[in-house]
Order: sequence, then C-alpha cells, then structure tokens
Amino acid sequence: MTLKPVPKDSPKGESSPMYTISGLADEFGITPRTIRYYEEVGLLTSHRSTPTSHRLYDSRDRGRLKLILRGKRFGYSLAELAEILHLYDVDPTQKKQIKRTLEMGIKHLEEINEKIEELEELREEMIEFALSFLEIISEEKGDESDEMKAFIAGARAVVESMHGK
Amino acid sequence: MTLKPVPKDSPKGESSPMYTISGLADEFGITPRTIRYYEEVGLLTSHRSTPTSHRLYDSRDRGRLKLILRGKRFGYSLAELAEILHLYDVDPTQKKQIKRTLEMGIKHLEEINEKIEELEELREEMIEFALSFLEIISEEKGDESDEMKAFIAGARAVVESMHGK
DNA sequence: CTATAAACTTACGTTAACGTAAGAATCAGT
DNA sequence: ACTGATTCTTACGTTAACGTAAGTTTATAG
Ligand SMILES: [Zn+2]
Ligand SMILES: [Zn+2]
Ligand SMILES: [Zn+2]
Ligand SMILES: [Zn+2]
Repeated sequence: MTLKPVPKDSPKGESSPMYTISGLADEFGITPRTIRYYEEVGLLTSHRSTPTSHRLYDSRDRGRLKLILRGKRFGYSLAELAEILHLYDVDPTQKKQIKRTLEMGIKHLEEINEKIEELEELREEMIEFALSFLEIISEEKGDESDEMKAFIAGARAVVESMHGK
Repeated sequence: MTLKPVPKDSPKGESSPMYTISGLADEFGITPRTIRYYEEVGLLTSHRSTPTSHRLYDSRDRGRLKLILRGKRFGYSLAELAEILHLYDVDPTQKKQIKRTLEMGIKHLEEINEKIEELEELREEMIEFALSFLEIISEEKGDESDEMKAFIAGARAVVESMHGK
C-alpha cells in the first residue's frame, strides 16, 4: 500500500496551501507561460526556496491572478490592471500614498459602475432586437413545423425572462 | 451673406442623415483608419455613389459601429463581434438560418448575463477592499490633518453609497 | 477654376500578449 | 542513485488591431 497521495498543490510541511505553476494554469485554463509573463511584467509574484527552484504561489498570489484574469475579460490591458491592482500593494501606514491610492480606487470603482451600466444597455439592445426578430418570424407563419414553432416559443420565453433585468 | 451651413454630416439631397468617416471617427474618439479597418475585415459597411468616391454611413451603420466599439470595451475580439453581430444580418425569411441564429443570440445573451454578474462581483471585491483599507487607516489616527480626515470621511461615504448596489 | 481640405489606396511598421522550441536544471517516485 | 515528469531560462516567432507615411484623387469654398 502506498502513502496517501498528498494533493499536488499542497506541499507537505507548509502551513498555508501552495500552488504550482501548472496547477494554477490548469485551474484557470491558461498556460504556465502566461503566468510567467505576468511575473515578467511585474503583475504577479512567486515564492521560491532558492533562486533556481520552482515557483510556488500562495493563496494571495492566486487571488491576484484571478483578479488579473477577471479584469482581462472586461477588456483591461495588463498596464491598466497594474494600475488598478496597485491598490492592493499600498502600505496603509504610508500617509503619503493614501490619498492618491484612494482617489485612484474610487476612480476605478466609478469606471466599473459605468461599465456595468453600459453592459446592461448592451443586453437591453440585444433583447429588444431578439424580440423584434421573433416578432417578424412569427408573423410569417406558414410552412413552419411544430418543432420550429415550439422552438420559437421557447426562445421567446427565455428572452422575455431576461427582459427588464 | 452666405448660405446656411449644411451640417457636415448631412449631405444636402439625402433624406436620412449621412455621416462622413471623420465625422464618425471624431464622435467616437477613434481614427478613420479604424473604421476602414472594420470594413476591411467585414465588420462594417459603407455606401458610396461611385466606387471611388468618399465613404458615407447611414444611421444603421453608425449603430453598428457603436455596438462594435461597445463590445470592444468588454474585451470582445473583432472575430467574436463578427459572430455576435451576425444576428443583425440575418434575413428573417430564411427559415434555415433562424434556428441557429436564435441559438447563437441566446447563447450570447447568457454570456452577457454572466459578464454582468462577474463585473458586479469585481465591484463588490473592490468595495470590500476599499472599506477595509479605510478601516485600517482610520485606526491609525494620530498625525492626520483635518483635511485628511475630511478626505477619508468623504471617501468612505462615496464607497459606502456604492455598497450593495 | 483653383486652392485647400478630406479622403482614398497601398503598403510597411508597431505593440501587446502571449506561443513555441531547445536545452539545462529540478523535483518526485522507486 | 536513477528516471521520467515538471519546470527552468533564453530567445525568437506570431497575431490581432490598428498606426503611419507617401503619393493620388475627390470634394468644397471662394
Ligand atoms: Zn505571495
Ligand atoms: Zn426594453
Ligand atoms: Zn448602411
Ligand atoms: Zn459586501
């Protein structure tokens, strides 16, 4: 009988969970190269026992990576993300940085609010269009099969349920 | 006295408003090159009197451009946008395309819904962080000027007002 | 009609964000 | 200690989405 397999991403002696580079890559559907690149441009950090050993990541690094990937999905460039994530790096005891950090943070929050509003507008537009599309093809009722009619009715129900939030 | 200046983007004899390429570019804060590029890759169309004359755009083209730019701001690639905007090109009398078009449209709508949820999560995370940040610097009350105190109070009010939607 | 201003085509240049390949080093299991 | 799987560094390659420059053509105002 072999030893209980230790979870690959939680090396034994450690107190907090640690992640390998390919562990994170697999989890987030990216490649190790991407993670190394983020470190290369100063967006992410890793921890090594010796300067030549393999990279390890703690849950804080993991959270930061998650934020980076999330930001990317909303069209932020890595440069913008570096600016935004700066908020998470500031030492709250350094009075000098506080004001600017808060200003930037609030500015970014307002940008996010605008983005949410715009996304909701986009959804509304698409919904309006889909509904008018459904309207048009319903008026052309003729050689439509029962299956097609059912499909159209189903589609209309789905779209309607999204309408008005 | 000169003639009443005709709006640059509404050539005289036309019934519906027409836009020039730089008119649209200025309006949306992009360059003519970008608009030509979108046409080059088949995302946008223009209308010309002769094959060599200047490009003109109607309000439908303008709306489409607006959608493209909006999509870009949410991280969609031009290829993805081409797929999404396909919904607007389909002939509703072509039974064959209807089903697939509706399926794609609903799929994209669901993606947008997920994006909105994710964006709201991101906002909540940032708000939580900002609040804890404000908490920390408030506990270190010592050599803070009145101006700084007021600033911090103001920031907290702003962030609080965003909290919980 | 002429002179600018805009727009056109063509084509090469640029940048961000990785991909990919090669060879060396490190780690994990036996 | 051996071995196969991972990871490492280095470095050149790639792609999307335009930027930019040059020379030409088309529109518009006087
Ligand atoms: Zn860390
Ligand atoms: Zn509506
Ligand atoms: Zn048109
Ligand atoms: Zn909360």
